[in-house]
Amino acid sequence: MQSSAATLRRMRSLPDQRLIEGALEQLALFRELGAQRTAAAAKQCCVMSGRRGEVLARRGSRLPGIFVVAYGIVKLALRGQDGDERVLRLVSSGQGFGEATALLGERSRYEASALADCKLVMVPSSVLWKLLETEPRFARRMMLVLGGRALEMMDEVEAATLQRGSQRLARYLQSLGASSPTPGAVRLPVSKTLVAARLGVKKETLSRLLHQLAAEGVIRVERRDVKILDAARLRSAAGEAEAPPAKEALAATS
Amino acid sequence: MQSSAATLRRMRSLPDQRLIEGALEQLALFRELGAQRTAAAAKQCCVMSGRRGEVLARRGSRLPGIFVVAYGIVKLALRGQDGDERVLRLVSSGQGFGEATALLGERSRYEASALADCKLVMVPSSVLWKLLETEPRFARRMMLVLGGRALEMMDEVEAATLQRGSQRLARYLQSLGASSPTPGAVRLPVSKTLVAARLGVKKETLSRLLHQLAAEGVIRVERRDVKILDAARLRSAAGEAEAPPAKEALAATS
DNA sequence: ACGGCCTGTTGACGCAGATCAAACGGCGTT
DNA sequence: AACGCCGTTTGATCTGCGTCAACAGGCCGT
Repeated sequence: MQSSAATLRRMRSLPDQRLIEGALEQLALFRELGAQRTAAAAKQCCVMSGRRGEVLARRGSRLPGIFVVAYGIVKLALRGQDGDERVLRLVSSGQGFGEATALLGERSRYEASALADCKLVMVPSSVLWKLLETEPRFARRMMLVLGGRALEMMDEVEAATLQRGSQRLARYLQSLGASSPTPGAVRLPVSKTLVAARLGVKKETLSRLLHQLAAEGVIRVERRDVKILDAARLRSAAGEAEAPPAKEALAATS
Repeated sequence: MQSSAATLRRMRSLPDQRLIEGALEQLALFRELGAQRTAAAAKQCCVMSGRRGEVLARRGSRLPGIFVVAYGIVKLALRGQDGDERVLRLVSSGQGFGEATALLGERSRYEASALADCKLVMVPSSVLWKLLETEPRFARRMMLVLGGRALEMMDEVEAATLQRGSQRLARYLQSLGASSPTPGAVRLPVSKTLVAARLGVKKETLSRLLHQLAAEGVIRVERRDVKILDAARLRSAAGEAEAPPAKEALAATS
C-alpha cells in the first residue's frame, strides 16, 4: 500500500458542482448560509478523490483550505517516529477538517488518509476569509466549530493523561451506545486495530481489555458487534461522573 | 515576574475601571479594537480577586464569560479521580482563558486556581457576542485564538500519547530557552512539582529525568535555574532517538 | 482449492513510569 | 537555635502496557 505517489494535486473543478454543493450543505459550518451564497462559494471549491489507503495530506504540509468529506471516511492521525499512530478523529461524510490550520496558516499537525474510497471538497482559505468578513453568521459558526475542536482536544488530553486504557475503552463504548439507534448493541465503526489507535493503546492491549470486560460479564463481543450486558458496571468502569454544577462564587466587585 | 512587583503595586491602587482597561489592552483578543470600544466593553466587565492557592473555577462549572489575568498567575489543570492533576496551561498577566467554553456555553473542562494572589477581569459572554457581531476584527482575533487553542491541545495530545517523558522534558526546556532572553540559561517558571504536572509525569520522575540529563552533561540544574550545556544533544533528545543509549541511529535529515 | 494477506488473539517478557517510603534541604516563624 | 513546612531527592518495588513472537480465522484473487 505504497500510495506515496498520491498527493492532493489530483483536483478537478468540473460539473461536480452538485457534489460540492451537497457536501457544503451538509456541513455544520454552512448551515446558516443561504443556498445562494453556498452555491457561490461552491464555485470556488474543488474536488479531490482518494482511494482506500491513500494518504490525502501529510503531517507538516500546508493545506490550501478546509476539507469536507462528500463521501467515504477519512482518518486523521498523529504518527510517532517509530511508525505507530494515534487516531485523532474519523471524519465521515458531511464533516470537515483542517479549519484551525487553514485559518492560522499553520502546517498540518496530523496526517489525513482515506479509510475508504472517498471524495473531498476543498474550500480555499481565501473563500473562507471572504465569508467570515461578509457573513457574521458564518463567522459565528466557525467560532463554534473551532471552539468545539479545542474542547474535544482537551477531552483527549484528559483521557490520554489521567485515564487508563480500560477507562477509555469503557467511555468509548458508552459513547457508541449513546449515538446508536439501539443502545446496548453497538457496532465498532472501524477495525479493532483502528479503535485501538483511537484509544491510544496497541491492538494487543485492546484485545485483552475487551476480553476482560467480556469475562466480567459486562459486554459480549462478536466480531465488530458489542453487546452491552451490564450498563451500570460499564458506567463504573468508565470512572463515573461528578457532582452537578456548582456556581463558584468569588469576591466580585463592579 | 520580578518586574511585575512594581506594576503590581501600581495597578492595585488604580480604580477598577483602569485595571480592567489595562488588562484588556494587553490581551491579544482586544488588540485591534480601538481604545474607545475597549473602554466601553470594560464598563461591563467585573473584577475578581483570588488569593494564592484559591480555586477560581471548578471543573464542571458554567462560567459567565472569559477571564483575563490582570496580574498574578493562574493554573489551568485537569484532575483525576485520585487527586493527581495535569496542568494544561499557566496563564499570566495579559493572557486569558475560557474562550471556548464561554462561546459554546459548555461547562469548564479544567479547574482554574491561583498560583499567586491575582486579579482577574471577567468579560461576560454577552459582551463578547456583541463585539463579535459588530466588530469583524474582533471576530477574526477570536477565531485565531480559538484555532490556536485547538492546535495547542492537539500538540498536547501528540506529546502525551506518542512521546515519552524525557522527550517532553527536552522539548519543554527547548521552548523555555527559545523564549528566554538568554537562551542557554533558563529558569523554570514554577516549582518542579508543577513542571512535572505540566509535562504529565510525577515529580519523582521529573527529578530522575533531570538528573539523567545532568549526568549526561546536557544540562546543569541548580534549584530553578537550568543551564543548557549541550543544545545539540538536547535537540536530539527532543527529536528522533535518544543519543547516549544509542541503539539505532536512523539518520533523518530534515 | 490453494496460497498470500490482513486482522485478531494469546503468551512470555521487558520497560517506562507510578507508587511507597524515607530523608534531605531551604526558608520563614517562633 | 530549634521548629515546622514545603519542595525535592533517592531508593525499592510494583504494574500497565508495549514489544516480540507465534498462530488462528476470514477474505481475496490467480
